[in-house]
Amino acid sequence: MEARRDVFQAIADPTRREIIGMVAHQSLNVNSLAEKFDVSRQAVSLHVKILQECGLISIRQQGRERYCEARLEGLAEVSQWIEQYKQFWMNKFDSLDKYLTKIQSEKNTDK
Amino acid sequence: MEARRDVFQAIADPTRREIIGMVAHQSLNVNSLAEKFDVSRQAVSLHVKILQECGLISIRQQGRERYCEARLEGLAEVSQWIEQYKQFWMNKFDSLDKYLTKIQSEKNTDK
DNA sequence: TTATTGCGCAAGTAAATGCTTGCGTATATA
DNA sequence: TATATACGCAAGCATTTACTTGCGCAATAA
Repeated sequence: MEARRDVFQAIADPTRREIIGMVAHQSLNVNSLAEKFDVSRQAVSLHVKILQECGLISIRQQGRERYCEARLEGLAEVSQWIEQYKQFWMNKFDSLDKYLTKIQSEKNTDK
Repeated sequence: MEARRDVFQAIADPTRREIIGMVAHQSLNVNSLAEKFDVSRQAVSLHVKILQECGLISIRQQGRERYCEARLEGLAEVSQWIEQYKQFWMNKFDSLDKYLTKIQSEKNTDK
């Protein structure tokens, strides 16, 4: 777990995506973050470290607590990569909206 | 290499992102795809399989050849996920364009 | 001052990843 | 028909990943 870490790698893990989602709304310290998951505090702590290392969150130390703040600009690289292809499928097939609506409704059905 | 495979996972690997990029422009069979990489044909073949399994490319069998065609709509899920946060950082900090330009120029400098 | 709480640092483990080599099998070509 | 080509399957292997448990330490609360 020590190699080169990029943003794509970081968001590949569902737990980390969840962490991003939670922190995007409000800063949270590691422990309260960990409470929301089934895994150990250590596991979450490690995810936080990874997210921090690739610039998706930053840590604000406050006393003995460490607050995680979202650094969503870090997603720009992914956004950019997707964007170049978005043009493609938006032209080729109908509108993006239609697609999003479609996969959204599919998600709802199998839940 | 057998577990649940999602799109986020699929695009986490740089080789697979490259494959997507190549196939986006024109359909290619597995071997000509493999020639462009340093790894073995088998390795590429496996990447292709993974991409196919998560719907990012489709295979058109033509005789003994298998042509890979991009299915970029498969990226919609990622696009959607990014999109929700894009609003955030576009409001918080300046424009997205600025950011993209910035990371672009940074990329160019260290090349 | 003494608990208690928040959290990082290992060390250890099972599973997943990425890749390779060897082999088998259709589909073309000589 | 014999041979070459395009590929998939499967086994084996080194890393990486995601976690866990145990320990230690600094900041806060009793």
